Amino acid sequence: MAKQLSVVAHTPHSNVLELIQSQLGSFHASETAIANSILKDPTRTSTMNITQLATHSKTSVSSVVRFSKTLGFRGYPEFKMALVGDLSWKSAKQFDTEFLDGGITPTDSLSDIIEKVTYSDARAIESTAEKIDIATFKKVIEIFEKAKMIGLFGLVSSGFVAMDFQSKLNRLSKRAIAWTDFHSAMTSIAVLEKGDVFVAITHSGTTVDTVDAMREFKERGVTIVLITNAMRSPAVSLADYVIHTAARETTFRSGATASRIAQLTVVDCLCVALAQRNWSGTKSALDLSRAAVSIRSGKNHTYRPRGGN
Amino acid sequence: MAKQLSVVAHTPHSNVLELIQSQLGSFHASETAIANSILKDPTRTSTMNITQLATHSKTSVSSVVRFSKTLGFRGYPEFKMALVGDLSWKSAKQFDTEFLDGGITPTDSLSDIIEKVTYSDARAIESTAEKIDIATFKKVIEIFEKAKMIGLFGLVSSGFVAMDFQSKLNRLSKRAIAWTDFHSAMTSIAVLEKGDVFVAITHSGTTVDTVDAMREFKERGVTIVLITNAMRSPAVSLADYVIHTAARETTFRSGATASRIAQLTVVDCLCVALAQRNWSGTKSALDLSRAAVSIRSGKNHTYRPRGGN
DNA sequence: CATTTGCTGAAAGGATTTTTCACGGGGGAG
DNA sequence: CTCCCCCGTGAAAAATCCTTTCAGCAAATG
Repeated sequence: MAKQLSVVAHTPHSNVLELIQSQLGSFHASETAIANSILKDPTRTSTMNITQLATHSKTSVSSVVRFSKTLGFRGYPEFKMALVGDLSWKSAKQFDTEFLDGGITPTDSLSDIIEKVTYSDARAIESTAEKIDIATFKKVIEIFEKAKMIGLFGLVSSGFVAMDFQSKLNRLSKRAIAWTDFHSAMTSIAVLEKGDVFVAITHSGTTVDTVDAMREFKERGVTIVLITNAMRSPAVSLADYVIHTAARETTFRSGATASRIAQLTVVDCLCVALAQRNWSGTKSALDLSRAAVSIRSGKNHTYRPRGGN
Repeated sequence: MAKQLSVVAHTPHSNVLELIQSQLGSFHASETAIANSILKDPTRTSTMNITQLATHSKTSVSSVVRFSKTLGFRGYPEFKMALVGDLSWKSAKQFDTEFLDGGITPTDSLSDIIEKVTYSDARAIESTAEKIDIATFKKVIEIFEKAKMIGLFGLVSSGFVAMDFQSKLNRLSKRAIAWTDFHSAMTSIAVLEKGDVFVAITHSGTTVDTVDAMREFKERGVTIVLITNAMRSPAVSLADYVIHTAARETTFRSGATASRIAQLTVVDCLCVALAQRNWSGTKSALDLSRAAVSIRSGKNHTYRPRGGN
């Protein structure tokens, strides 16, 4: 059979359902029955095999084959493919925002929860990306490059972000230190001097310890960069440069979940941008740190998968 | 097999190509061959039957079946349907894969970088969500509920995730402890006993210390839950329950950035699901911990924004 | 070097789809 | 009014396609 290219390939979204609708008048009895079965629940149909569809429409297998051919497909599988493609195309267009914006309720199923949480996480990332001011971002990169040392500060959730930030900066062979409480920051306040950077990370921008730390470093002439969600806050007034995140926390998410993910995204962007700045230097630094990890991994870093499930 | 509706029904546009990409590292020889065949010309693949694909990739029919199953589908037809749906969805969205899949280049502008990084982060989240097996997820929740104590383990990046996880679980008044190196875990190995849970977090699933820790706790009769990106790895073989993430690391992202975000998403989902389980109890626990934070915040937790930039 | 482990593809086995064919109802010609 | 032809229909056979099993073999392990 030399004639390979299927209808699917020719017409990516041929809107099968509409095609069926338009042909409804010219169908025979059994064809109409099949058509109705499909139109009634297209999604369900797309998961049925030919026998099931025949039974469901109270017709026969052969009729389904004929039906598929009548519509211009080479057979049932091809029709089904077209239907699947069609449906997924449609579902991509109409996103069910209402459902997802409502927050978690006691009756939500596990898949509802997963869908809602991930949607809001993904959303936080995208909104943050849109919100980043390129000019500020660029300035921050430049300041980072010039700084001999970078201090990072955050509490709890934001503290993990700070630590993550530190490990990434170190990987780029950039000197950085993360503090996750006020007193340790004060203890080593002397590591930052004029020309260095202090990065404060806080969702609300009102956390007392963070604001206090910012003030202390500012007095020493250290440049203050802030990663925060609030447009206005004590922290914002103190900072020299502010990068805003855009995360909305809902009922069950007061653990600053989405905000933390948005913060991490900012960190990612900053690090990648920094890395790009001195491409060649970075490459080798990355290789170095990766090599170090390999050595430590020792015995079986040459592992190759061998099956099982 | 009473096992519910197919993958296709659950996830209308499960980015199959992305999924394959993310697993490229953990594939066997024949699987890699098949993957390359598909990635090289997905559209063409979507019109092939299993025999053609086997021939085209110079492997065997059985390998293609295994490949499909490895990706989480019930068989080849299901994989093909997912692929078809995926492709038509992409063409509908005018997908610019080349731009985004190419990794960061020295000539990318800052906005390019931001777009690429956030795209891949957001994508990691979405792919992970689509990949989570509800049955396993549910089982894990139940085990968490029953456990008197939960141990969390991860190194570096994954360690931050473990710590974050701990703080969230504690917030839900669930006893949990995070370890970020092998020796501290061994020192307090006795805190977990039969009926408790040990959660290992590792992107590759091959990190020696993590695998060793899993083994030690497993010997004590502790239930092992694993959060990882690889479908197969020493860690996977050891674990009782595996929750897969779906993150692809590109050139400048070897700091396990996207994977860490995917892991955090899983953590979010688990915590929210746990919280929902005992709604009323959680509410008060959350209120409690929030109140505690407020008290500590002390002096100006009543601050109201007043302007500034 | 023996042993285990587990990937691989050929072939058997099972499922699904397509084709063939006989049945039977409806309409037109004799 | 009856016979015959046409054609829609579904059961069953045939073909195709997919899945499972099994033996061989290569790599890793002790």
